[in-house]
Amino acid sequence: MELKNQLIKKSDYLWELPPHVKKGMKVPAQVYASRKILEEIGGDKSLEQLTNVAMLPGITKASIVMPDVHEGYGFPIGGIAATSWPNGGISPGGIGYDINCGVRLLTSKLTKNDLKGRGEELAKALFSRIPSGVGKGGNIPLSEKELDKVLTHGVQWALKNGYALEEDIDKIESWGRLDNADPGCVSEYAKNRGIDQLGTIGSGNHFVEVSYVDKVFDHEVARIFGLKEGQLTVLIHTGSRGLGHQVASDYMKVMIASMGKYGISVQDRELACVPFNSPEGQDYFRAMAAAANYAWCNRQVITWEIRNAWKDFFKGKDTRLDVLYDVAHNIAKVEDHIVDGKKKKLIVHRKGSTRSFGPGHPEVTDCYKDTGQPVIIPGSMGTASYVMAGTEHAMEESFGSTCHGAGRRMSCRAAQKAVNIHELEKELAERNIFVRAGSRSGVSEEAPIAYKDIDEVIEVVHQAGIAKKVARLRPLSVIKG
DNA sequence: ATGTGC
Repeated sequence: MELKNQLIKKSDYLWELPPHVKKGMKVPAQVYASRKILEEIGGDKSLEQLTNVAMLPGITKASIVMPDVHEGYGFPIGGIAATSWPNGGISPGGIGYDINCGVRLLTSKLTKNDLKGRGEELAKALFSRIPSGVGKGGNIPLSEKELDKVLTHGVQWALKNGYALEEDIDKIESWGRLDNADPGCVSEYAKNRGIDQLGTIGSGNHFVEVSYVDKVFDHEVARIFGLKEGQLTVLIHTGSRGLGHQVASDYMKVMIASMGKYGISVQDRELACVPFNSPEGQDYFRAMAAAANYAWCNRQVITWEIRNAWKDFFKGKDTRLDVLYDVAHNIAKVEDHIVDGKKKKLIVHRKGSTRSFGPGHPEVTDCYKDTGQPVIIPGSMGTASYVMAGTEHAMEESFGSTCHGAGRRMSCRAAQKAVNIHELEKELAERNIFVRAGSRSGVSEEAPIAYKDIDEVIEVVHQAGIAKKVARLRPLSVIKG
């Protein structure tokens, strides 16, 4: 029987495959979805991948996917796998190729009216300042020694070198720095790919988008987040570029070659893992942390580029841009969670899943201690994005995690075939959305029809209580690779 | 995602 037909309803928004549906599953496989979202799930390998993850060494409580789930390398994208510390598995496939891919939202002092009729001009101005595209280098020349400092110190490096404001640091997940990072675990090849890419967007679904607050759902939380209807905001979506990609590739090979000696066999080579506390596991974790630090620095340098462009573009106005928050959605972290009533240290893999820590959590910065952390969910190109807040319920149910975006429903190839680029551009322009991109084929791959309905995805996680809606953003000017 | 893969 097809896996999808064996899903058991736990609630209106949570479904489960019990461990007996497939030999080798150690824990249940859970899917956060509405009936509508469920209709679009399972046309790819994502459910099979979800059950494979439930077989991982040390997997705890459940293998979980969010409503934005789709097929990925080994592990589904939109998933969480928590393994027991210190000897549960760590797997590069559970984090993904783009280590610390994530989003940052900047809030402005300006409104939609300040931009009136100049959306296209702003897209051009930002496009000329922020390098984008596959393999594209940037404007920040680094020596090998400086790159090692970026990898070790993360956003602290940016602060020291004039790319960050002191107050930015507090508004970044993990304060923009994982302290177990070790550049010595990152290959020379990976460093070469990253040495000239700091401050660049890349391609694929990465973008910089000027948007405005279209609707506030929770006025009290929005006030603390500094969000008001009509306000202009800037959303940055990018990761660790070629450097993180190479770290992932390097260690996937290491894991495949060495898992046998730890007696680990997996359903699919793409799930290759080793014990977290093995030498290979520790080397990967240190290299992953270094790549994560690079990604936070990358979003920080892009913030600096945007602040400069903003000052020039809106001359004579209040051009201040504050960081609301910066979240990682492809990362593994060692965290404490309550499992079966007991506190447990876990290795939490989030692959296309956003941390959603609730009020009062020690890892949430003081200014958000009453609201829970800001959770920023980008929609597909031309559709809404959401600001949400983390919840206590997420801590209890989903290892403090929620969704990360709309989630693909069409492959890039299928989207290329289905989308007429001229019509798409016309449609967006009619809605006053201006896209400036280096590659037209890249734009068709990111067309809204290639993605699920973001409003439905958000409704699922809101109703399930693993993040709550604060505000909705609508795009105006989009910069892509 | 990616100095893209069919």
